[in-house]
Amino acid sequence: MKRDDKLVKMFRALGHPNRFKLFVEILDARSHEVEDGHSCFVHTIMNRLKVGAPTVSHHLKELVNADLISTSREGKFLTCQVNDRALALLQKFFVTTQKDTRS
Amino acid sequence: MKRDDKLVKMFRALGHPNRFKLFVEILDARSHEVEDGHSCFVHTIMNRLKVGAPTVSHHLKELVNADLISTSREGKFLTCQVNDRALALLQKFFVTTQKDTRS
DNA sequence: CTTACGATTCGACGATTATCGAATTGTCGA
DNA sequence: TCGACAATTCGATAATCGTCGAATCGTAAG
Repeated sequence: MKRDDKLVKMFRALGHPNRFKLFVEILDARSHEVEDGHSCFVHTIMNRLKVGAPTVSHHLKELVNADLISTSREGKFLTCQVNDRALALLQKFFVTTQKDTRS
Repeated sequence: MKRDDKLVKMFRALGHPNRFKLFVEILDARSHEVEDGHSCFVHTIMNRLKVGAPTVSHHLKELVNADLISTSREGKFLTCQVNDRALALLQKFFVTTQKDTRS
């Protein structure tokens, strides 16, 4: 797939309030990598975002499909990790996009 | 408006192939700031993107609404400029989002 | 094996969106 | 003032999307 298409897909995925929050949660989870019991998802987030489990599942799938995150089953639960390569792509887009500052 | 809402709006706006292309065109136009006759829009882009004028107009409005660009009339034509502040916000989001690289 | 529970799939429904053609507005030049 | 042309608005239509409840699947614990 072409780079631009990837970017568009990512933007589309992030362009919805709930998915964006979802993504930020997963991002943040990376910091406190404490694994304190269960930073494990869907159900946890379901309450936080006030949407049903099917909806969370659906949104997660979109994020995965946009290649922004990946998931892995851990027993009954599901854990999510941000995809660093995707993040790098986004960063690069906005950095190389920067205005020519020699004026 | 809250920062996250702004971001979501921007992402939403960029999350559509035609709008994304539109945005990139406007970005690129900034480089060859030649003003060679008319890098002036809607009609020019209409042909390039294979969508009608109303559609281009609509998409431009969305980009403006997301605060990604601004427009100004120049005679019969319309010119567009990227909003550097918006760009900065996006850049910042992805940069501060960067993984803690001391591992 | 059965129960409990987290996650996913399915089907449906309302809301939003992308696009278009037609009509309208705005601006310049004849 | 009129004609040409760029852009916008309006109304309609088809497509996509977000959400839910119900049913199902997967896994762990009893």
